[in-house]
Amino acid sequence: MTEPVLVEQTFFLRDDVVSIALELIGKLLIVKNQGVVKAGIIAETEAYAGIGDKASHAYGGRRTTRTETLYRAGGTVYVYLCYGVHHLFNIVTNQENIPHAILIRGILPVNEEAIPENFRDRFEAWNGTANGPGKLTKKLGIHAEHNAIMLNSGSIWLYEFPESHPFEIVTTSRVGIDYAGKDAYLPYRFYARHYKPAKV
DNA sequence: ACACCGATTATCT
DNA sequence: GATAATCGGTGTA
Repeated sequence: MTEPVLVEQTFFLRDDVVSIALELIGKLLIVKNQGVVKAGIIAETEAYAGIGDKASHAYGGRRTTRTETLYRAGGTVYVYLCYGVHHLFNIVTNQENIPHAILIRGILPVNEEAIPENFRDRFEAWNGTANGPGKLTKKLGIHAEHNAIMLNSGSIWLYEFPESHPFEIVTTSRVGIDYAGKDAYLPYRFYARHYKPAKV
């Protein structure tokens, strides 16, 4: 296993949110809370394609206190409370004022040897599964205060494994967005074939 | 295996 | 006042 390298902001400034969502599968997410480090491999994602996407919070160019984060530059973290119960973690993509984002829906456990050396000291492994957007934020300790922070700036990092060979990917429509009309059928959801999502 | 349901609250109308 | 990018539990099969 080679040492993971940081994913640069330029990756998130690209305008193709759907392919970025696919490319996020297999990348390494690291969260540090009060010195404690938790991590996971991204295994399931969904793209939300901005003002033209009925499933997006920014559909129609809606700008509110909550959606303001979506209009930030690619690489910004968007966390919001869903059903009054779960915090959901997204990564904003594209240039400032273009509210694209990717919902991270599932992660796989990762062992200490796979994460960068400087995080191993206070690494805490977790077990079980985190196949659901609300479950993974709980596992990693992602919360409302992470909203609007920048990736790789001291709390949440994204790494990739340069020499890893890509996971086999399954593409489906998105989950839980029946209100989005025909956009509910768009093939904007991706997951690793060897990962078992809560919903197929 | 699948259907239904209650929890719980910030956000939006 | 209604809604929501979910989850875990309960019930039926």
